[in-house]
Amino acid sequence: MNVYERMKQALITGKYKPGDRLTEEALTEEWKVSRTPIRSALKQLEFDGLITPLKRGYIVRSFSQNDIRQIYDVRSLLEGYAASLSAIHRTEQDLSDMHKANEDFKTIIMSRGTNKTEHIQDVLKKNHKFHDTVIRASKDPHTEDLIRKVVVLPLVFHSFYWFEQRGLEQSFELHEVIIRAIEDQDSARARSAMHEHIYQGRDRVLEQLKRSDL
Amino acid sequence: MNVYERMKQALITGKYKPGDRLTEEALTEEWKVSRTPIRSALKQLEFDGLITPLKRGYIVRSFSQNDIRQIYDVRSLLEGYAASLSAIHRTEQDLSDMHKANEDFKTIIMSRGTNKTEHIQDVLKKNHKFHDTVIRASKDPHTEDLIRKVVVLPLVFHSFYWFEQRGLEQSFELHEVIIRAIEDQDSARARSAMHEHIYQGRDRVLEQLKRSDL
DNA sequence: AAACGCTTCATTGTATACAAAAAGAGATTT
DNA sequence: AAATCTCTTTTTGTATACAATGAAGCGTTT
Repeated sequence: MNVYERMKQALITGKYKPGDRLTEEALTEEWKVSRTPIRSALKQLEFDGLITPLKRGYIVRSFSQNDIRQIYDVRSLLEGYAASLSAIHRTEQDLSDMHKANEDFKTIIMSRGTNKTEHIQDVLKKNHKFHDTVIRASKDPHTEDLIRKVVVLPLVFHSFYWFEQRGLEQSFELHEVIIRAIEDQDSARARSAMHEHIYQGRDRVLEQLKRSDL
Repeated sequence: MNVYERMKQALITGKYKPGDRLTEEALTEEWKVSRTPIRSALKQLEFDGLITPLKRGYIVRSFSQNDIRQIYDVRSLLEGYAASLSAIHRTEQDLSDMHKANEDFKTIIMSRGTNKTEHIQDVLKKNHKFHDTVIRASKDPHTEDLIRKVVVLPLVFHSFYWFEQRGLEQSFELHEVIIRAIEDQDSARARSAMHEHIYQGRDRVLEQLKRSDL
């Protein structure tokens, strides 16, 4: 893993907290590389929207409740759109990839993993993999690119909510609905099911957030 | 203007053509700066999607007809969405900004400028300004950010079509429709008018392209 | 003559020194 | 006491040297 990947991980896992100042020299010491790769990583993280540039240096970005809403809302728009395209352009290969991805997802959520945080990471990865296959099937690399950008952000604040078993099982069910719609080339249904799925995720995050703020 | 801005301009105006190889050292000579700012600019242009990274170095990105379609289609989705949000969140200030921006647009397209390419640049700038005020009124910085990313690309291939007076006047008219819908807080109408407007732009570009390919 | 490995060359990755610019502290003026 | 100005310190911007790596050409082997 290069410096950028490692720093991203540090941001996602919360090692760096919102508002923390990031100076090149301090990072140089921390990651034991020179300022050149640090600068490169910082610029990339800025594009990802994970850090906020100041006149001098960066701070870790913080997200308001409103931010989270807006991010999930555009994401819903874009992924719904991608799903509707997939319903048109999907190949047999795409369909079997989706089925497999969602079976893997089911396997993970049904297993009570040994380590808690590790288990969450696995669930996250499998879920991501499913969404990826759906998006890939759209055959629209530009939309794919935009979604990738908007998907990194939620990672920062939802490492926790994945825990409620009920929500995970609902996710599995909606994944199935999405696949079926894409299989039937019912693009309107694929879109609305994807919208619904992402809004459910949004609401779970917002609810968690409201609870932890009290 | 910094190196990034200047290189972007060179890409947009066609000084660098699709497929051209871009090596750091050659650019160093051309722009009379060291490799450090060149590297920084290249990375940024990669994020913009204006250049394609190879295993070693970059080439200027080329766009197929299909690419252009897809890019305009997501752009339509996103800007339509932004317009619908603006219909909800717009302030009086936003409205007067839109009116002014479109008046400026009218003034430019009605004046037969002295220099042709200069005139096109002005038209482009005023049009961009109008879209900007609409997007700004949505009060959704994340959507704004995504749109910015998808809007740079068309610039590369549409420096030419703006010439037909008829199309420009149609644009002015649709801008007016969009403003009215936002004024009336009719978000569905704002969205569809924006969709329509961008699809018209898309079709003009595609038509031009088909003609010039023959 | 084709395939493989070796050598050389071109190009990017990294480290670091120096220049420029912004931020902060302290003194001076009003 | 508030404001401004300057000097010092901190931090980023730029240039450049060196290291690493991938690409291309060449010769040797089969």
